[in-house]
Amino acid sequence: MRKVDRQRLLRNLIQTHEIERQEDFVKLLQAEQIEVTQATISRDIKEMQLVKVPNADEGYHYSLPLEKKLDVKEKLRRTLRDAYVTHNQQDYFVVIKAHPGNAPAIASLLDQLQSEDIFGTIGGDDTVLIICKSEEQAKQFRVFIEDLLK
Amino acid sequence: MRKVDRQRLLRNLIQTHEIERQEDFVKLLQAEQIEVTQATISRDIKEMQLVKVPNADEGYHYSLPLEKKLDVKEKLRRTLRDAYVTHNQQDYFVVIKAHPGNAPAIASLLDQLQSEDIFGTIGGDDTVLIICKSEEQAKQFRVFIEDLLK
DNA sequence: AATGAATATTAATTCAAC
DNA sequence: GTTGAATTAATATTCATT
Repeated sequence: MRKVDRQRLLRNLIQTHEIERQEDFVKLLQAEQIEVTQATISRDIKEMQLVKVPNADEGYHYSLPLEKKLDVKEKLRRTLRDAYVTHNQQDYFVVIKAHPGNAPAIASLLDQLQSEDIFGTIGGDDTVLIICKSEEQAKQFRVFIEDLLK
Repeated sequence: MRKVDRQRLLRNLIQTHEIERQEDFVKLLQAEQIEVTQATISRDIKEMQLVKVPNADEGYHYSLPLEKKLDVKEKLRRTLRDAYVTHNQQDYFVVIKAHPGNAPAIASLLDQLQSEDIFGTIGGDDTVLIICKSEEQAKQFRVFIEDLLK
């Protein structure tokens, strides 16, 4: 497997798994029959400018580079600007209504943001349900969305 | 010195110095007559959610947490929206003209962004001169500003 | 150029002390 | 709760190989 392909895979893994250590990457790749060592992962991480971010509560996780995240936020803003209808928060939940067909894109962008506030998202065709980690974090996330719309 | 004060100091140091290792923090604090060990810095970094970012070229540097950077970009957007007059790029340089008195705030926000494109900024009263690391990066930065204004 | 094995370096944690 | 000293764990790099 070529380096570019492996790195693309890393980019996916980071979205779908909580990666705490470089060895986690090694093991996940092993599960896909790809044999690499920690040394290679370290080089990939440097090249891709991935960062190990301390979690708010405990532990660490690897994350996309800053620049990429800024881009994601920018995309989210534009998508919302074009497709936003309404939003609402209740308890742990925030619901965003959008024009038909736009919810999946919004859900995907929210996932890519890897927000500390978000536990998970579920998207329909014109609605995204965002499940937050706490009511407090749901509030914070709602404010985040409102700021984005300003 | 209390922990909160030390952490505030760390936040400053990160802006004004290229911090490559936790030991760099230790040494910089030593220079201020503050004696701490690497263990304490490691705990601070975790608590403040600082991250070690691989540089585009070589080495690493510690950086503000993602969330904070997103906030900075947001502030920059609003400041520009309110105070922006014109901008221009030539060679390595980008010049942003703003309403009188607003340039220092813009320069400060740009510094906080710790953009890989920016070598340094000089601010007057209504003008910020951004010195980029290359003409290519100056272009990129110009696009970044234009996107922000959209 | 890309990689692994071994190693050096850096960072996180444990454990004791305060 | 906070910290340092010592230790362990994790990560980066060196050196050799392909």
